[in-house]
Amino acid sequence: MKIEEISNKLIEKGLRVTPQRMAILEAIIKLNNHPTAENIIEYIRKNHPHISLATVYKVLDALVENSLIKKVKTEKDIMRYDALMESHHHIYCSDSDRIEDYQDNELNELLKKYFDKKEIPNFKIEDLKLHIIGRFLKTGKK
Amino acid sequence: MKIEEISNKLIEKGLRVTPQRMAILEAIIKLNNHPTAENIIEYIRKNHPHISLATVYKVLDALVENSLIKKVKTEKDIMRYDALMESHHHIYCSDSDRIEDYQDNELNELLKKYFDKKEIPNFKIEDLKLHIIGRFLKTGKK
DNA sequence: TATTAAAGGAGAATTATTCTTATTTGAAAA
DNA sequence: TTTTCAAATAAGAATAATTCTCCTTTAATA
Repeated sequence: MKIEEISNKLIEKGLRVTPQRMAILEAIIKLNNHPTAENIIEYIRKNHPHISLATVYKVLDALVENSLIKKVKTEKDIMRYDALMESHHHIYCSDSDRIEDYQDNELNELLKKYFDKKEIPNFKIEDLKLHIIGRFLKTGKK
Repeated sequence: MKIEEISNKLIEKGLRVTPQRMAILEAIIKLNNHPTAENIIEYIRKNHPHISLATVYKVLDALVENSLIKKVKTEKDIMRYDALMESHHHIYCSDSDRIEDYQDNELNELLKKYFDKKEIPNFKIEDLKLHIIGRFLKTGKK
């Protein structure tokens, strides 16, 4: 992801391009592990040692408001963020805080077809997100 | 749900039966709307005006530890709790905090069959929970 | 280059939750 | 039934994540 692609995302949404916003959006994309605000700050401080905590939270809110990132649902009272905006699923590790994206068009089709047939009364579905909960098997790598 | 059924749940898990635990577990079951700690306190204070906030949190932790209730994943930094322990799905309203249970064995079968066939490399699935996100249509009720 | 609404910084405030310590109590044992 | 004591509760302080306030700085337009 080139620097210009990131600023274009902001411009497309009518958001001012600032170094802080660039750094935060870039951090979430680069980290690619559904980071917390603290993870993001830690990453950014390498190049922006003076960025304020309040700014990070305000920028995150602005990015969520403008659909450039999404909040990730967790069982912890700490918010995490995801820069992948296409509809996708999440793999949750049940003995760590690891969350992985899971993209699977065959599954999307299966679910879409299922709920086209079997409607939920008085409810309009906007998105279907499967939470796949379990354990990663040890394999030497991550 | 009779009072004795609730105390039996505690006894089965080897937990002491106390009025506070009874009240809290009963509240979550009766409220049946994935309540927050605050919702629970508010409900309980009608009959137990002196229950302590710290007790509520400690009891909730104990109930989660002992698999009598589950934490519910949300995008807010406030925890919610669910007394339905069978594997099931959740309907999330996108313009309110309403969360409904969705039980559907046909869907469970479909998903189970799908992931029996299509494994996720180096991952052992323990539970599959679909988040159905959308809007409830106005119908006069609720 | 000047203008100004929007954005950022710093630290205080808030909110949900956890911790600490003294007191009380459920339930097993006598 | 009474005693015993580990476990549970109450009350309030402490903590952690997040939000707010207010003042300063800056990006983007004129």
